Amino acid sequence: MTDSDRQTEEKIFEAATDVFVEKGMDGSRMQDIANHAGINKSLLHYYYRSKDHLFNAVFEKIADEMFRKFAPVFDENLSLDDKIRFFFREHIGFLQRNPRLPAFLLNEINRNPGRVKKLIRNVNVNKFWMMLMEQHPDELAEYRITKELLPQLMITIASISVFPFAARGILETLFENMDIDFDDFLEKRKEFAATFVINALKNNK
Amino acid sequence: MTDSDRQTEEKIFEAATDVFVEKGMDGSRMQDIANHAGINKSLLHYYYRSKDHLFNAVFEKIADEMFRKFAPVFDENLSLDDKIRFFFREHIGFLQRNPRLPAFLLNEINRNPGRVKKLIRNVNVNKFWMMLMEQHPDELAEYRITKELLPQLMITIASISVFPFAARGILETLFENMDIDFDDFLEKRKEFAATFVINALKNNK
DNA sequence: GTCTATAGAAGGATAGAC
DNA sequence: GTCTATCCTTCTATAGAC
Repeated sequence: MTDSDRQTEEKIFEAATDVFVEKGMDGSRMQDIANHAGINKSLLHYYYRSKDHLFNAVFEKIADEMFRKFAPVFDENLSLDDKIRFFFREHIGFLQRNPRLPAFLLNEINRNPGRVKKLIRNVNVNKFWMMLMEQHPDELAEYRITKELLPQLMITIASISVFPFAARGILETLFENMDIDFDDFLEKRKEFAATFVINALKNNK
Repeated sequence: MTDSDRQTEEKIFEAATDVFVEKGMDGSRMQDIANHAGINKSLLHYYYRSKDHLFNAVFEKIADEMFRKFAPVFDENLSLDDKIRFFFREHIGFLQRNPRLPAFLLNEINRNPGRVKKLIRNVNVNKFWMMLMEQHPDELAEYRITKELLPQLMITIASISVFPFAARGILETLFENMDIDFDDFLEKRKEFAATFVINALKNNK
């Protein structure tokens, strides 16, 4: 593969990412992607056979990137409270830098759930539970976190972090009426969310 | 307007609702809507000039329905804790009966935020804050809920309720791997969410 | 590998008969 | 008010020259 191959292929991939994330699979046009990449429309098909192939390449890259972001929490050597603080800081921070990813992913997955099947085959509560039990046995007992409660808790944490981005369109519009700055809201949310969750757990003693 | 007019117009509207909610504006086809309604494609244009007009009619009806669901909390004569319990029970219940609405609305609003501008012109934190101050002055003080914190709190509550539906595609797929039933998860979430939020507030004293 | 030109299909919209 | 037929545009995809 020559240098110019790579360059063109990458330009296409980046342009496709921009357009697909912005307009979704159905709303995107191959011509629009070609224009963004500054190349001829035929080249899209030369490098990526069809619109479907191109979309799948983009989707899988983004989905993989997104799901990885949930992992590092389990690698850090921190107390459970600090892990919660760490998660919200890192995760909301990541989404601030990529604010359109949640809406894109959630929507495309709802449209076609089969897409994620292979990507999340190895995600399992049991695994999470065992890692947590190993790392934080005392805190789990203190907070009365059971294996049955874990999905509710984890999805609640994800909700608090991800939802403002999934609902960005409404929230930004709402905030306009109210003298609230969306970025400021997000910045403050890192601390608010962590405190909120930790308080909820502490009171569960 | 004759009886048959109303019937046809309604059949079109209902078919359009089904198709648009399922596939989104960009993914929907007029032919598909006509088939669902069991009528000729031309009739769509006869009753609703264009695809855009038809979509807007559907969108506004649904958005209005959805936003109204947040209101009755303020009408009930309950303690703040009971209002929180009431909200999650009613709201998650409503979404269980209309599980596709959140994803549809969030996506279409992100795609075109202008759509909601007129619908939420009268939504305002000040109004919420004043209603709450009137109804629950003691509890607000006890839980240290300030006017600045209110948006964070309200959006957190909305997140916990709405996000599982917005992320239905992923969650249902995830749950398949784990012997968790989505409906069962939702049923339990009503109580979990209320307790979680109330605990978080109680510990904020 | 990159371009021009165009095929071929699909979709939104309208004209006109009944 | 409802249907058939068709226009016109747009979009994906490919053929073929360079």
